[in-house]
Amino acid sequence: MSVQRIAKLAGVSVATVSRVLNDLPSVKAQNKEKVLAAIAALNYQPNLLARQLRTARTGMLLVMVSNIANPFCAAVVKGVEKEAEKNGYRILLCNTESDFARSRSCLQLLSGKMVDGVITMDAVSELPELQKIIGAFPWVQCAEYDPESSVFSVSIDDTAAAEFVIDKLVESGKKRIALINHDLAYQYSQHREQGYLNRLAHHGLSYRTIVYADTLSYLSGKKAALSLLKNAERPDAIFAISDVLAAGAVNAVTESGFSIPQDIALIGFDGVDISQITVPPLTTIQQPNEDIGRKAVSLLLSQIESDNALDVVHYLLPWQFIQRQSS
Amino acid sequence: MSVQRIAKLAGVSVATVSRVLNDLPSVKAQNKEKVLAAIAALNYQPNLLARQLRTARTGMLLVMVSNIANPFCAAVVKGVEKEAEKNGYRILLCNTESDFARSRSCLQLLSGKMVDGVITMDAVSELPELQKIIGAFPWVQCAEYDPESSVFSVSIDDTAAAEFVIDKLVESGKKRIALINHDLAYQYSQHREQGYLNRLAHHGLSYRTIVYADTLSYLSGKKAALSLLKNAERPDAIFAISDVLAAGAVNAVTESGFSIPQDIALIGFDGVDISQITVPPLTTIQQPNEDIGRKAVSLLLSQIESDNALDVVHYLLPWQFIQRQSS
DNA sequence: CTGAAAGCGCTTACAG
DNA sequence: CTGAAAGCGCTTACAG
Repeated sequence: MSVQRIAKLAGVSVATVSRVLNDLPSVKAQNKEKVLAAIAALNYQPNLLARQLRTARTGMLLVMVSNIANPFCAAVVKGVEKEAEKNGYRILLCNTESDFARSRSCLQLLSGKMVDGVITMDAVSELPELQKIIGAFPWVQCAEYDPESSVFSVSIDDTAAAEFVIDKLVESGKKRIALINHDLAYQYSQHREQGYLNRLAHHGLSYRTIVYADTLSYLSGKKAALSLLKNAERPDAIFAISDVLAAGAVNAVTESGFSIPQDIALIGFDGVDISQITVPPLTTIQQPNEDIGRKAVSLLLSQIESDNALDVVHYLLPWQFIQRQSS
Repeated sequence: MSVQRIAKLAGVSVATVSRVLNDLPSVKAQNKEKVLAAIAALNYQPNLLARQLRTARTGMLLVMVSNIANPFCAAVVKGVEKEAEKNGYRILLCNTESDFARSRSCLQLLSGKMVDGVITMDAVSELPELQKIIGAFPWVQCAEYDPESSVFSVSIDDTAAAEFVIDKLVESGKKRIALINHDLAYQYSQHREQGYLNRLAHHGLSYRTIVYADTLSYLSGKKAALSLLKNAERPDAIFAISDVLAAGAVNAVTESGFSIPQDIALIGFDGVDISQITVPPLTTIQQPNEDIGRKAVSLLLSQIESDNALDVVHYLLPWQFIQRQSS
């Protein structure tokens, strides 16, 4: 099935068929009808490989996600999709599971010209490796930001948000504040930890206990919290750098017989749905999830549609503290 | 950048370059080296569009997910990815949000020859429409099954699982069992509701209250449960057809001052992580999430790699009842 | 073991 | 308004 067959059936040239396919105005109504009839009769579908090879334009954006099961990632992707759709682009999602071999394989879609650009959410520490593969292709990094990096990025000021959380906890009288963090390969993990440390120092608090969750999952959050509860000196507050970890921690704290927030206050990060239905609901930092995705797409499209290289920009979007009953 | 340039630089023909690229054995070692050197020197990356156009084979599978934020879907996708990777296929994820226009757009990748086959998780009621677009392309439907359908499928026996849940609830002395269901456009919703109704009738229970959640989200689950609690005759047990809905219900029941399971027992479905960290943890039906995904891929590959049309098969995988403290 | 040539299915100047 | 022809970047018989 090809334009050839349509052309033959409609009694016109392939050029005319192509014009109809692309809705160019210069086709006589009569011919257009004949072509349309032939297309319908044969249920013809254009071969995208051929079209995109010819036009060197795909209208597709690659989004590499380290874990689609992470609700924060899912929320960002939602924003990405909306903005892409608005601009006539399609989104291809690749789940990398933070696996470099997989990322490399995904990125062949970029170097192989099957997509016009890529949005990543990887750890900053991976960026140099990715850079080698991505080269000069249009690229925006989401929710992870390094001021020194030459990669466009959209994120929030994680340090400031974490500092705000600690201040709130201290304000409410808490003195032994523990941190459940994740992988320090991520810049955001470093920044949130930095915010935590900054304000402990500022308030002259000596208690300073950090535990690192293996993965960004409920169960890892639970496990991390349990290990915290076993400490000789128990915390009276826990700041978890993601709502998912915090939700796991709620389980650990409650099932261990402590009450939230009286015995142990709990604050999460991200502002995803789960934070609203833990018992009690979680105080958290609301990230502008969808806006991060939207902004990433618009940055990416500006790169794609510009002929010359643009100056790197790093967007920091506003965040919001949401007070609920867990603190 | 193309094989032409590599050929010129290496001093061989494009045919030889292509042979090196595809690792064919018939290339003299010396020439191979020259080509490899040229590839490295120019950082050449083959154009996948051209290659796939020529070979009519992409090594890519499309997976259409109605909602990537749904942990059950994410778990199935994980299985899909593993099996695909094992067989040298790449996965492209499309998030349809159950939107038909989006699905149609995604499926252009199939008809446009950019992927070799598709795995869907859509409502059975959508299948006839999808069928029109997908036609005879390799296709497997996941976690949603209609014995009459001519589409290959992998799922579980939802009716039997739901019946088992109701029996367990009755066994524990519950008499007013409510159901939180989702969209009846899904076959699994119908089957689970059928199982619920079957066993109420069997046990001669007249209480029969069903509420439909707007979406498969925590908040919808909470909302649905709250409406149940407002009923003149309150339920003493709630069966939610997904753990996500059940987790939302846990919040509603607890915050309304009832204890679980004494006042109201709660059972979910799916067996995703969240079921382990609600307070109390959820009794649920464990689906063979990853296996569903794996099996779907192997069915799909058998279609792709077979020359003639295969007879339709509908796989039903085993499920498991997991007793926890919510019932 | 290698190269010249054809062709995958499109789009796009170009000439009319 | 239309068609013949070139070409996007590959791979693959075919002949040597």
